[in-house]
Amino acid sequence: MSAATIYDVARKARVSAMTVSRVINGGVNVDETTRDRVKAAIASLQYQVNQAARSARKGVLRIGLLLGSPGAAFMSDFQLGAMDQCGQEGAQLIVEKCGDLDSQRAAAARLVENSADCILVPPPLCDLEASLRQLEDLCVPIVAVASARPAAHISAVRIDDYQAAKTMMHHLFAAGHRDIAFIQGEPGHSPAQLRYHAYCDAMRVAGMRVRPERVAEGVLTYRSGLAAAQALLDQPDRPSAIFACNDDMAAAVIAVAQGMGLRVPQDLAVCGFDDAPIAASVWPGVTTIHQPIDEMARAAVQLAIEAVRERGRARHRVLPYTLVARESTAAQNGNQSSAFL
Amino acid sequence: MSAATIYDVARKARVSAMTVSRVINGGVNVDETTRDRVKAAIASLQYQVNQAARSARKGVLRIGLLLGSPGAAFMSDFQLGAMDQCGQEGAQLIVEKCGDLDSQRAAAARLVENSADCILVPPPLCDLEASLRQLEDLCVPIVAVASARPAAHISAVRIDDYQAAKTMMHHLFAAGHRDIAFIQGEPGHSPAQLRYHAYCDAMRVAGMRVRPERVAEGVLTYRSGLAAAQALLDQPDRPSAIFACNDDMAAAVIAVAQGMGLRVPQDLAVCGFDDAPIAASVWPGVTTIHQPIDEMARAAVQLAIEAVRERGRARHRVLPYTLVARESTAAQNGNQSSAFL
DNA sequence: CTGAAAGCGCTTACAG
DNA sequence: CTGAAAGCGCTTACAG
Repeated sequence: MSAATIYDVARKARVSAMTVSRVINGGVNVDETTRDRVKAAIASLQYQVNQAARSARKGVLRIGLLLGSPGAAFMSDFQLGAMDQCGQEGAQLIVEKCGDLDSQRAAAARLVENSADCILVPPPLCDLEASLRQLEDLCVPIVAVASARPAAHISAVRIDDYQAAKTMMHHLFAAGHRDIAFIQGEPGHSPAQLRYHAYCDAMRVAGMRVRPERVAEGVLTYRSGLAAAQALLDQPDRPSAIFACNDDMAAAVIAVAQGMGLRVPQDLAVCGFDDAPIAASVWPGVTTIHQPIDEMARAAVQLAIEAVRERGRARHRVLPYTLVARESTAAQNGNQSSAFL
Repeated sequence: MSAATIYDVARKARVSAMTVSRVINGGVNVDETTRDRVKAAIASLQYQVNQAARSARKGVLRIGLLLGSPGAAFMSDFQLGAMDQCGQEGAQLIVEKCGDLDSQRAAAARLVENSADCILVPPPLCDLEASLRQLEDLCVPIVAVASARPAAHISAVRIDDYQAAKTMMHHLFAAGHRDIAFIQGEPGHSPAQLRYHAYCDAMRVAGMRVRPERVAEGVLTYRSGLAAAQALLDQPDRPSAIFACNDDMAAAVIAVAQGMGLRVPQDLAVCGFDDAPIAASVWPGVTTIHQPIDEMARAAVQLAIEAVRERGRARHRVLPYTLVARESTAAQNGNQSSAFL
């Protein structure tokens, strides 16, 4: 038994295929009674539009994805979500990888040559002034992904990094920590900056001073996390918790701490950000902030489609994050979570 | 300027659209001269088939993907490659996740209900007798992915785990190691078994005995790697190298070694298998065997399409692996690689 | 070996 | 508000 077509629905609802098509595509200019009849027919026949046929007629919308740092798990998941959403919307995702600004210019040009109607720009590119300016010259709408402070005239999807970092601080406070150190992310990385500000503000609001020796530099890599952890833990009085700007660095902190004979979380609590694969692989698992990458990807595709339809009208979407509590910050007394109930 | 169609090519080559279509689809029953003319026209016009139009006429082949352990990086990459290949072949990938045997039965049923014409079965499912038997009852062809010993009547794509593990052993030998320990993978995992056999065989061929206390158990998780490393390194005479059955466990070995004050690779060389993200994140980076996941995914899709066309004719593909040498096994004297030249 | 005709399932003008 | 006709770009029979 093959799938129902628009004609099957039309017959059942006693209308023309045209009317069914109208209902499917927003249902404007259709009598309410008629629309209901059509909807009922669609439901009873389990009708689903044949995207291939639709695309054959309408042509496909092509959405470009400019990948600045391929290989990262973030990007795999993002691509996956974007592809799937494109499939559902009858759009096509075309992906180009690139490195420096020159290769980026070339990649973006290839995207436009391949008739991309819009370009998705994830980090780190969407945080680089020069990259963005270059892309704007292309005259296709762009959607910035996970940039903490997107320009108003560019569509963007992100989480609230500031609030998320505050949530993490409250999690640490609730577990009894007061002396909390912080490992910074890359200087140009806007979400990392916001996370740092949230750390500072949370400390102050809680009545504590941000001691300079409690803030270490890092560049989001495991290796830089190793160095930062060493600097932080070599001091005679150690912090009771370390908040690293991402999970790679948090994992490094755990390794260093264990190397020094410290137990995590009993002697030192550790937390990260992003919910990268390494956070779940390592033992103890890293408490972190989960970015809803799949949904961010889907939202980005939707914003892209809107941007094309509405000729570049920019829109911003802020998606909810979640705190994932793992073993690296488990409360010593086992009732930490009650603080949130 | 919109894209060239089959008619543009036909006009340029002075043939009918039908003939162009024949050339595109394999070119059988076409005069050689004619074919060349068509091919030239295709090239000069940069013609590419419009998959949407093609699918509208032919209908889409639907390939199911049964995900037994979602979240793993292996699976993201696999899915990505499979999706992309499906896009190129005008097929559609439908993904279902599942856990135990019951939920797997339900997921597979959903796949068939959604008219999957074939099902891709990655690990761990393709290593489970019960899972496979259940899937065979569905009467759709299946393709096993990364199973080390696939049944002859099932299509399969994999690497040669045995040879790959031997290559790793030769790498360690070349770096001067003789006392090499091994951390096993999950008992039911066929690739892990083969890796272990390769380890044993390589040791014997090199004239060494496999000492039982040099073989530790593990279940492919970081945590089990921690325990195995402890068991291996707590002995009075330590091995000079540890070969872990996968990268998660190798990363754990490094953490334990560093915690004991051992330098990697100077005091202890470590290697893993799979080239998982953690292998590149951690410091020192883990020397490992890279599985060509992207190509395995594409090959699996192609095998699936063949299986559907040829009514279940099974075919096996073995893809090449590569050894990725990172810091965790760097030779002390710096000229280890010369052994391979 | 080659082509004219019809059709895949949908949407785009164009009427009414 | 609704529909008849034509067409998206390709492929499937059917002829020759």
